[in-house]
Amino acid sequence: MVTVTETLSPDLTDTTPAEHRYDIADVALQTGLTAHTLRYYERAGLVQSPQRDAVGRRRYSDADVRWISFLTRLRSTGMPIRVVRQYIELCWAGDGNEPDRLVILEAHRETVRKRLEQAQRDLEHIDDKIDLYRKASS
Amino acid sequence: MVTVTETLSPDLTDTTPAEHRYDIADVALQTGLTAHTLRYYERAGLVQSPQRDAVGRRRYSDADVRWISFLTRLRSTGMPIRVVRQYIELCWAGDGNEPDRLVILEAHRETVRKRLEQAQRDLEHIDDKIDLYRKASS
DNA sequence: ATTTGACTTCGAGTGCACTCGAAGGGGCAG
DNA sequence: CTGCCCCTTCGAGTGCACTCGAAGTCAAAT
Repeated sequence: MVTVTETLSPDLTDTTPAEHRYDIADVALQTGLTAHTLRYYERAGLVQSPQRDAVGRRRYSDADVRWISFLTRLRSTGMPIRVVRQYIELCWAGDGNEPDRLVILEAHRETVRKRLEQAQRDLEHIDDKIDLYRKASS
Repeated sequence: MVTVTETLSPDLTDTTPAEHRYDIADVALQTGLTAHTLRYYERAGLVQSPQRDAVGRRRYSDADVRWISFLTRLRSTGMPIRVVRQYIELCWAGDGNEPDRLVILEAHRETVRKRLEQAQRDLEHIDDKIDLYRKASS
């Protein structure tokens, strides 16, 4: 269930937008992961533990969701969980290590770029084979 | 060790090239697989059992090697072993089922094409993040 | 009051694709 | 004859990333 946290501030001039919070089912829906996987990622140190509500349920912030979305892009481009963990640990460590984070992201970019190029070449060979079959049957 | 089988034919006008045969180490080298993996593929029904020499060692033909090369392209583009097996079983079944083979290859091509497109999009997001870090540090 | 359903933790199980080790044999260099 | 290396088969182990089930809690709906 999506909720909007009530502001307890008596300051009626407060124009900061109310903070959205999402429960695990929302986040699962938004990210295409399962609740099981989200908990697994948290255990594995890939996702910051979100805030909990009064009864202990996870309440994900927008920032949490944005990170999870980015994380799924890293994962779906093949970054191993262990490397994602290194990266997020740098993020948690605070400012000053941005060059280190950059090294990880750029190394990953190169890996992915090379993999894509190889996959294109492989695909061409598969296309050639398909053409052979097509020609043979015509 | 690469070998060239001696022709036993007395026909001196035979101009067909001598048939190359490769042992498992050659094929491993050529394909980037290990001997262990080649045997595993054979057990798993992904590779036709090659001929054996007098002491029972595998002697791969050029055609064997070509298939293994194609197979590695299918594998490295993510075709599951079970699907490769379906495909090669159609090949073994002889002529007449080419349309079925084509269905498998074309379905795979589409899968790969979609995956590549998604990966491109994911990569763009990673690039964006890299740009953010670069701008922040300049 | 009871049922329903979503949530929790913990830990075990699954699926895929290798990957490796053990145990033993063949043949050749020194 | 003795290493030595590569070969063989069989079967177990590994690594990764989930994936699921059990057992229990809690709160809202009926």
